[in-house]
Amino acid sequence: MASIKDVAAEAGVSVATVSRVLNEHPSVSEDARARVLAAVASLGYRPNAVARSLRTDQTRTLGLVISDVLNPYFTELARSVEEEARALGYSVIIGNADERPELQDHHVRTLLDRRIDGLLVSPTDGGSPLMLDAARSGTPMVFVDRWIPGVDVPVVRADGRGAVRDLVAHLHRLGHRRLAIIAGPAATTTGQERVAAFREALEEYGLDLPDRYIGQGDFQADSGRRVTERFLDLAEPPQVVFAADNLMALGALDAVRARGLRVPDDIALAAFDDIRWFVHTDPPITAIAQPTGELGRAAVRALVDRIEGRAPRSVTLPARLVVRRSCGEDPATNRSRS
Amino acid sequence: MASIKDVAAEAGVSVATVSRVLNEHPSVSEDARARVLAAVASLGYRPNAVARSLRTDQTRTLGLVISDVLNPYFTELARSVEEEARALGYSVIIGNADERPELQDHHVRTLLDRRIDGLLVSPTDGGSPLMLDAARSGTPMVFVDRWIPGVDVPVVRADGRGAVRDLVAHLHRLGHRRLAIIAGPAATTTGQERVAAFREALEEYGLDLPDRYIGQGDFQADSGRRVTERFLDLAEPPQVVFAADNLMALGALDAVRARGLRVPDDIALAAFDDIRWFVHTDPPITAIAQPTGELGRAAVRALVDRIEGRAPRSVTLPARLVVRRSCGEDPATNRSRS
DNA sequence: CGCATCGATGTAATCGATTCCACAAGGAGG
DNA sequence: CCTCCTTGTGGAATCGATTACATCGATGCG
Repeated sequence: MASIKDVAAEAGVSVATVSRVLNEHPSVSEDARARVLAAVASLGYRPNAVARSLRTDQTRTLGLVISDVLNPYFTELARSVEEEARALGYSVIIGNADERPELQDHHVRTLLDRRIDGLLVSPTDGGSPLMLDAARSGTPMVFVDRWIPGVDVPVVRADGRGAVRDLVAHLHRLGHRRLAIIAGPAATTTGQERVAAFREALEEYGLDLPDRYIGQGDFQADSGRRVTERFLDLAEPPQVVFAADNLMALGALDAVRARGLRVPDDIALAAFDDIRWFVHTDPPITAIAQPTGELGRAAVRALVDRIEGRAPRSVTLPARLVVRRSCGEDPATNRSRS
Repeated sequence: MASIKDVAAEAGVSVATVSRVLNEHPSVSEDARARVLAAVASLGYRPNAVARSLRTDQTRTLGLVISDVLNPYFTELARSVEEEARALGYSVIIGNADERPELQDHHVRTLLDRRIDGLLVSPTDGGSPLMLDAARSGTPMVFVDRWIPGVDVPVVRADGRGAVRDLVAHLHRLGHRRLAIIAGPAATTTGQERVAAFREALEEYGLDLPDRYIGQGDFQADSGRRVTERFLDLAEPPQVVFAADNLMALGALDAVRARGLRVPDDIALAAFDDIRWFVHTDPPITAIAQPTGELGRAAVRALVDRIEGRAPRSVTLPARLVVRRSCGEDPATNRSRS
């Protein structure tokens, strides 16, 4: 592959001049510029990004470490992150942690070794020493969706409390009183917050969230299935199951169906995170929709602000309730677009 | 960030010795090795991958350019690619082309500039000059899922012909005679092949595939919606719509539902590519499942073979039909697991 | 005993870019 | 006409690693 030296030789100038042309440095004669450009074209020369990065100490690359690419929420997040990053002149390397702390560490380490300019993380756990180090050692970093308390890093996330309150109001209006939740991992902020928001909202309606109605899930479909089975085995099963993410809702649906029960007649179902397929499931699933694309874009902007020396700010955007039929018919609210 | 020089100074040896320790070169004394390791630990030193890549001319990175990350099929493919690559000691950078040739070129160029060791592509179109160049200029390359005819690059893909034949047999048995297809872009091999396989299978049953029953889609949900609307507007609408990918099936479902019609009573629906949600749609959708994970792994193995100087081979794996209820009840076959 | 070999180490070249510095030529101003 | 500044250019240092080559002491063998 042609290097800058080859171009310089071909154009009859020094490598310094070639570099100047390529970087649009003002003091290059028209003549030299033309000859360099011709040489570049004839050799099909492309600058070696590796060499450039070594010299300039910047890779124009962002790292994104997410918990689970297969989760449509994160897929969409990743896509919007890449889009915004590209618009700002950065590339993105995605690391999929699969909800496994050690895999997350692997990716953080690899990305750091590659000297990415900044790191976007949706942490799987409460914070490995590695990530804490990275945050402190000055690698520009922004948390997205989930975060680690006590670490001084901007956070871009959605606030679901309002939407959860709307959901509980909706459920209460439909006459449901025994509400259960399939929680996410306690090590994640989203895992905790959604339970807290749910409990808070229930209290407003004088409802209780007993331990037997809290199932411990891990944001994967299988755990949703297992937890739902346990709910159904209870002497007094809940009337509603609220899954803290879309994959666990899928598992819950599997479990209900395997028992030959029907949603919402036998048990109602709602989910955190909306996906396009929820419109077409049987029945369509009521869900809390996050402004995913906006989150991804805001996260990139915050990170790039940090990288380029501006002050980044944390961002919190509201989620909203999308009512469908999985909790029962509710003439008062179901005019919400599905 | 500490460099190899700092480590050398701290350990009281030369950089060469540090490098030898790090690369497990045999002739290093126990004493020196211990001192270097201690220095590495105390400084928290990590080798700079950028510098290493420049010197060794290998990045241990693979590029993966896919047509649409939001399509669950490609998401799963990407995941399995990353997994296998990691097992073999490579990282993966994913580029999402969004079915847009110019975006695809952008990613190919960026990846080439970064001097990735090899490229995995699922081409959006018939082959831009850039990609043709890349293939010829010796960048190790493997096509996955889709390919470009006439380019001498190994291909890893699924063969859907058998499964399509099974599907048509199933449909025929159910009494359907007017079958339509929502095709993918003609510029993609999968776009063409699926139509060809469908037509071939129809012929075996003495059925015709008239032009009005071929709708041109682009593998996106919207196009599935538009094409289905046109089908429904025909004087004699088809009895079955076969969508060449899962997103267009989603669009088709939207369109059918918007008209107040029901699947499969008013019109049957089947899709190429199976996804987990198809089990829970209303009704569950009959689909052709590709061995996605196996494809991703095989593609990586072929590419790494090529990179490491072994002879890569093309791989074709069979897809299989998964019968559900979206085409009607068929006691003879619906014992297929859903 | 002398020479070859081997193991351990350091010096320096190298990868492909960017960029500081020196320098030459030419124009402006005194 | 002499200085001073500007513009255009090339030489060489530099980024952080790897690695060929040189060196040096110790060991082995005839």
